[in-house]
Amino acid sequence: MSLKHAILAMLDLEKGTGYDIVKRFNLSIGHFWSSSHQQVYKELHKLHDDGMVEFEAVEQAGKPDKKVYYLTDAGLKALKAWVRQPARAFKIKEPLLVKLFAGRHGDKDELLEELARHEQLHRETAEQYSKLESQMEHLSSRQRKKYLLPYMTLRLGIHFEKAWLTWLAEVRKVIRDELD
Amino acid sequence: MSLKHAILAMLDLEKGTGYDIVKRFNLSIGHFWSSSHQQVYKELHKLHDDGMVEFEAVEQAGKPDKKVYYLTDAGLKALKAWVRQPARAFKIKEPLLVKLFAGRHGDKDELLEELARHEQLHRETAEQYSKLESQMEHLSSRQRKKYLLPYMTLRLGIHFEKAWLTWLAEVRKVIRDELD
DNA sequence: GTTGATTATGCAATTTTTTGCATATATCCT
DNA sequence: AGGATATATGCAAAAAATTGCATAATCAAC
Repeated sequence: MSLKHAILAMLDLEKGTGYDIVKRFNLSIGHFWSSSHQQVYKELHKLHDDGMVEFEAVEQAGKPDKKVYYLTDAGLKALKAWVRQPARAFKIKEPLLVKLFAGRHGDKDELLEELARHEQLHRETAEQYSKLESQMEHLSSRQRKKYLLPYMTLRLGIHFEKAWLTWLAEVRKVIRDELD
Repeated sequence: MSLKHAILAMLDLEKGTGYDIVKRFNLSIGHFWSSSHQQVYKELHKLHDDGMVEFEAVEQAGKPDKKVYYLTDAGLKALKAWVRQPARAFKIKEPLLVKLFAGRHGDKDELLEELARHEQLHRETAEQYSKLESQMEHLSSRQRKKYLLPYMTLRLGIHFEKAWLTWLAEVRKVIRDELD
């Protein structure tokens, strides 16, 4: 029950279109909050119906028209109220881990291959995070203040990716050495 | 689309009731795959309809009757087929991180309190994991082999909890020092 | 003696998410 | 010329998940 709040939080930092929000999700919050563009658009309609967001339509030459959304007072109020509530438990769905539970039925090499694939993905993510982190350094002090807490979520991402990479090395070694 | 497979994987390791599965989820896979008892029961019915699992009804004095589920050949086959498919992207919903995105609207002390609460939870989880890990040492070598990969998922959990605790200390310090 | 936790299963309504489809233009690559 | 990628938005059907409710017996604690 809070894709809603994720969207409000994004618009609170910077107004934008549904398309923008999806892109920003993928670059930041998306690593802790997954969503699809269909969902985002649907939720934006709902938020608009509820008076939480407003938009101005912007005609564009060449590209499709867009709707630049921004928070209304009611939206900001709702966001503030939500921030004061204790956060609910997180939810996670990680198929790779489920697979390991049944991994003894798989082929050892196939398993190693898949782990290598994931290692690659996590390496790329870690790199992306590093780049984002260095971008933070170039912000004005005012901007840095605004993005201080969002930046901290990036820090968690960095810690997590390190954990993934450490673990992937560990599990690959175990599989090579101990699994027949 | 794979609570289904998570359940098959659990039953593959050890037969059990819906109630058992939920409990085992909470102790192991649950940290990478969240679910509720209602969902598990529903999915078990569906798996039964599809011939993936079978059960024997066990009458119990005092307690309600239970259904001990186990994999059928078709179920094991389906599990094996699924293991060979590449794992899909993980999904995560972590409200605390969304909250940080909007955190500048909250009260600093309230935020610190919430972070302290989460720190406590992660401390407890880390402790639980340590206990589970030391239990692994007492298994027979046969059992150890069977549980080798599930054990590795526990290892990831341990790495993650360490990452959480490191990060929580970091973010609390930043909030205390840099946020007004 | 009653309150709460544990064991054990489930239905129904609602909300959320996924999956598949659909449209339209511009640009870059081969 | 054809294909992929990016911009930009959305509907509809189906699947999955959540939330609330319901039952029922035992055991331990207070």
